[in-house]
Amino acid sequence: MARIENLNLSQQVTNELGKAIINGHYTAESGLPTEAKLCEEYGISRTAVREAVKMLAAKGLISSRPRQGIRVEPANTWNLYDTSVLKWLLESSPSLHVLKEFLQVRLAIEPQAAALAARRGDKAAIAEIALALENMQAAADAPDGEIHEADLSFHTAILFASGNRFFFQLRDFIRTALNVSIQHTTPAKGSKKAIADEHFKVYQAILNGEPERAKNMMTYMIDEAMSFIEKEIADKEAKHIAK
Amino acid sequence: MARIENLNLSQQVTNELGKAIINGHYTAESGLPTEAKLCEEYGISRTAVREAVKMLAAKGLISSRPRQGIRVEPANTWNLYDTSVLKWLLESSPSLHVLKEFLQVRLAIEPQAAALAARRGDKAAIAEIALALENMQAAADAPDGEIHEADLSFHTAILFASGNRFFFQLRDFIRTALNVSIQHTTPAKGSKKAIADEHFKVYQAILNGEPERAKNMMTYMIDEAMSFIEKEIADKEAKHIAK
DNA sequence: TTTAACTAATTTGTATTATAATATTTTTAT
DNA sequence: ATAAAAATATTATAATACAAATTAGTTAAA
Repeated sequence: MARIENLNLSQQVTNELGKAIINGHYTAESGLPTEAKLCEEYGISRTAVREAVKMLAAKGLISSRPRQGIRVEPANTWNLYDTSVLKWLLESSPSLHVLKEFLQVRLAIEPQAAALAARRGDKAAIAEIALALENMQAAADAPDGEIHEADLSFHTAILFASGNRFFFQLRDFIRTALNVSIQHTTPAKGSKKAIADEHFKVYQAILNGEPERAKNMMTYMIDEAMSFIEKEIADKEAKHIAK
Repeated sequence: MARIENLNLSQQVTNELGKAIINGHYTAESGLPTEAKLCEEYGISRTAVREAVKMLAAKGLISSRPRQGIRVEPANTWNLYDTSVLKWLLESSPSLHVLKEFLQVRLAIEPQAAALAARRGDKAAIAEIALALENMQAAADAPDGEIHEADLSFHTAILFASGNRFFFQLRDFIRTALNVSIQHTTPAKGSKKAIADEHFKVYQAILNGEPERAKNMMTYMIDEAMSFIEKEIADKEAKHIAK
């Protein structure tokens, strides 16, 4: 079992089992081994196993009942907005298709969040956006500046500025989406400046209290990433057929 | 402790503690009592307490470390898209403001989902939408027909038809939002027909493969509910000031 | 006096064992 | 053959013990 830093036993087992469920090692048909067998398998006590089972149940992955054992719940009850579940999902499945789903969600959430931020006009929150933007611009100007972290902060700051808890809650989701995005887009050297400029336009619209404009600019930005990914998917399929 | 049907001990305790955390009985400053005290308080074994703690930790509400005890995590790490957490949140806080946040999320998600459903054009999934719509229309025609359940099914079917797992995952969220909505909108007798008609237009757009139109119609529908709620909030505040 | 090392106390983490509750399977009786 | 009863397997709950980690306090050394 991969020993992860600072995780106690039950958390480690939760990780292992979570991954195994999501990558299909355990299915709704097969179910999980009994607690007793899991104890043997991992060489740990029943206490630890049970706590792991409870955590996975809390995330919607499994349920357990006396005499029936531990069953895997159908995938559509898994809590995909749970950070761990999302991580396991990305580790196990080819990420290009998942990434497209991510972008669809971002395309729904982020433009609305930007519009709300513009309409709300919370000074402090907007200042946070400005701060992230400055870091982006600094990274764009520097020859080997790293724009990635600032980019993440920018998007997170907008979710926060929307004043809607449910939007802000998606920050990890969007952070993950952006991270996966990066892996598929190795941008040209010069493009950093262009990215920062686009982000600036979103910021400007929010600062000026122009909801529609903020929304449209954000939509444009994410849609660019989307068309990039769709092209990549098309390429891959073409290659696959060619084989 | 309120005895709920079919919930085992640790699940019941999870419920009690979850509510107590979200309604502010336990705060980030105060933290939770020690495991030992919780055992006493509820008159149960440490096993049950620990399993409850693990479940709450899995939902992002708490964390526990040796010697430090059980601490309440800041509210912005709570997994609001977890059905239980959402339920506790609604039970504890005045729902009008939360409802507005719900509608903002719906306004983000559902129009996009409708557009995707129209673009995707999955026959079987669209048939499900049609089925829900028929039930709505039947309820609208009957003098005391109950349109509520069919309404829920309609929206859920569209999320499913989007083909995006992350949208479909929000079905419980949207179901909850609609339920709260209903409590605040006691619609006139005649309006059932109007509601069914509006839903029909969304369906038609999806069936005809018109993403933009589906999106706009869905936006219109939710926006109506939003303006209703905003008016209600304004009324309430006016009354509050008048006092 | 200050600082370092050690000691003690508290609380969660893990293990073990035992019994209860629940649901399935097998056996038995009619 | 069917219904009832018993045996069985598995999770649910409980109780106890010790380990590990962290904090606070205390002592010893510089």
